[in-house]
This record gives sequence, C-alpha cells and structure tokens, in this order.
Amino acid sequence: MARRAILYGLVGGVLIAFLKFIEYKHFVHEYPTELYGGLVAILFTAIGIYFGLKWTRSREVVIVKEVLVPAGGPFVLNAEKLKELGITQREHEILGLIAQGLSSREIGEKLFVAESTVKTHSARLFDKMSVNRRVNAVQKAKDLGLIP
Amino acid sequence: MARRAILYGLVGGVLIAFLKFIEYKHFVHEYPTELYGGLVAILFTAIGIYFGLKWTRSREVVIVKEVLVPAGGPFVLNAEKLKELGITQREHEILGLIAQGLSSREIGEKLFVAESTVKTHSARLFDKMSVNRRVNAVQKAKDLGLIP
DNA sequence: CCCGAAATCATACGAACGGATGACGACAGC
DNA sequence: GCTGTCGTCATCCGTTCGTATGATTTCGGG
Repeated sequence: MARRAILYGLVGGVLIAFLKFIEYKHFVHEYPTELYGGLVAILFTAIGIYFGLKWTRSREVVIVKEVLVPAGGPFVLNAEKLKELGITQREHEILGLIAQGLSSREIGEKLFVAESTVKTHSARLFDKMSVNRRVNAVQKAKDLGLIP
Repeated sequence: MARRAILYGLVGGVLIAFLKFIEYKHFVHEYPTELYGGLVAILFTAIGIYFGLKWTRSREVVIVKEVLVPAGGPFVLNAEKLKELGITQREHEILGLIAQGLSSREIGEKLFVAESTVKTHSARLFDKMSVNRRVNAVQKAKDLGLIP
C-alpha cells in the first residue's frame, strides 16, 4: 500500500497548500469561517469520492449462486419440455446446430435447405422458448435438458 | 439518480450540522483556522471515500445473477488456459456476460462503459480464442473451463 | 523517463441476425 | 372436402455483430 500512503501524502500536501493560500491572501479576515469549512469539505468530499472509486474500480466480484443439480449422466433429452413448448423435430434439430455455433447459412447448407427456412425455424423456436437471441436459446436449452 | 441527490443532501446536512457545532462551541476562537480546515478535510475525505465505496459496491452487486449450474464441481477456473491465451481480466469478464446472452449494449450498461469498448474487448477476445462468433466463444470457453 | 500493456472510446462498413408477413405444398385427421 | 400442422421459401426492415482502424489515458517495468 505504498501507493495509498503516497496519495494520502498528496492529499495532505494539497491541504497544506490550500490553507497556506488562504492565510496568504488573508481571506480569513473577510469571510466567515463556515465558508472555508464548506469549501474544504466539498473539495475533500470530491477527493474522497474520486479515490474511493479509483481504488475499487477494477475490483471483480464473482458470486456464483448454485441452484440446481439436475443430473450427471451422459445426457437424457427432456421430451416433456419439448412437447410442452411445442418444439418440432426440425426446430430441435436446428437448435442443436445453433448451439454448435453455426450461422443460419451454414445450417441451411448442412440441411440442404434455404437460409430463409432456417431463419423461419429459428424465429419460431425463439418465440416458443421466449428468447430473442441465439446465445439465450442455447443457454436455456441446456438448462432445460433440450440439448447436451 | 434520486439516491444520489438524497446522499448529497445528507452530506450537506452533515456539513451544516458540523459547522453549527463549531460555532456553538466557539472553538474557532481557541485554535488556529488550519486545524479546523484539516479536521473538516479529513472528515469529508472519509465521507467521500465511504460513499464512493458504497456506490461502487452497490453497482457491482447489481451484476450478480442467478445461474443454473448443471452438475459437477462448483467450477474451478482454468487460469493456465487464460494466461496461455493472453486473455485479460476485462476480456474474461465480458466473456462471462456474453455467455449469459447479453448484447454488447447491455454489457456496456452493466459495466458502465461504451458499447464500442465492449465490442473492442470482444473482438480481441474472439481473436485470442480463434473464433468468430459469440456462440462459438461461449462453447469453447465452457470446454476449456474458462467459464462455468 | 520512455515503452508497452491494458482499458477506454469512436467511427465506419459489410455481414449476420431477429421480427413480421405472406405464400405454397404435403400430409394427417375429422 | 376442409382444417390444422409442418416444412419450405421469400422479402423487407431495423438491429446487432464482427472487423478494422485509430486515438487517448493510465499504469507498471525497465
């Protein structure tokens, strides 16, 4: 914490300089003490906020909240969820390919269908899964046991 | 931020109370002005640091999100891989948020940086991980033990 | 004190994505 | 026959992503 000490030193230096400035100018005889107290207070509140934020700025807090431990097996497909959400085979197939990081075009080439078809499927899939992005769909599908 | 305004109000209130206290006790006639200036400075530096830390803390707490953990251990980060790939803390942080399905804009709002910054980070991240899509990055990161 | 790493921000552009809509054919079931 | 579901394809439009490029600031090490 050498840096901390140095910064405190700087703060002290600024304080002294500030007070000397006041004394030098003889302002103290012209305005009430409260004014200077207020100025100093505001100044050092700002300084405190600045350094407080600065010191803790890059702190990374990792809080992992574990909720469920479904299974440890190789993977069993959750057919009930599939039916419950009304996801068809084709949509499920495309969901798996999306999870592999393929683009719509690549999926279309792999399944020998047009890109627009894939987009239609994925759009309906997202609607049924109540998501609006690929990564969300993959995340949710894994949690629900729809894909490995 | 209404909370911010309220806190500023509190600071102002404390300041006024403190000055009234000085006036009431007539300490001002017994000790040099510098002493009071120093006391005020120290006090409000502390107040500033306190609120700076408080705000920072609350901001980072908001980041916390409940995550469904499938199975296995609580998750141990593969620090070697991280270093091997040259992934920085910030990039790793953004990788985690990408895995949660957040858009670049949402990540920026959560980390209080511009969207362009997030895009720069993710671009360098994809380069280091040798991928070219978000879903690929998430997939690979999970396999490598970079994220839960 | 200079240098490199890291983080920040900006701008621009093409590609990909998401949403909305419409259409057509196949096929099953009533 | 009519209807509903499913798969297919297309077009449009706005948003997001990925990439490239350049700039500034901060910080630590040589």
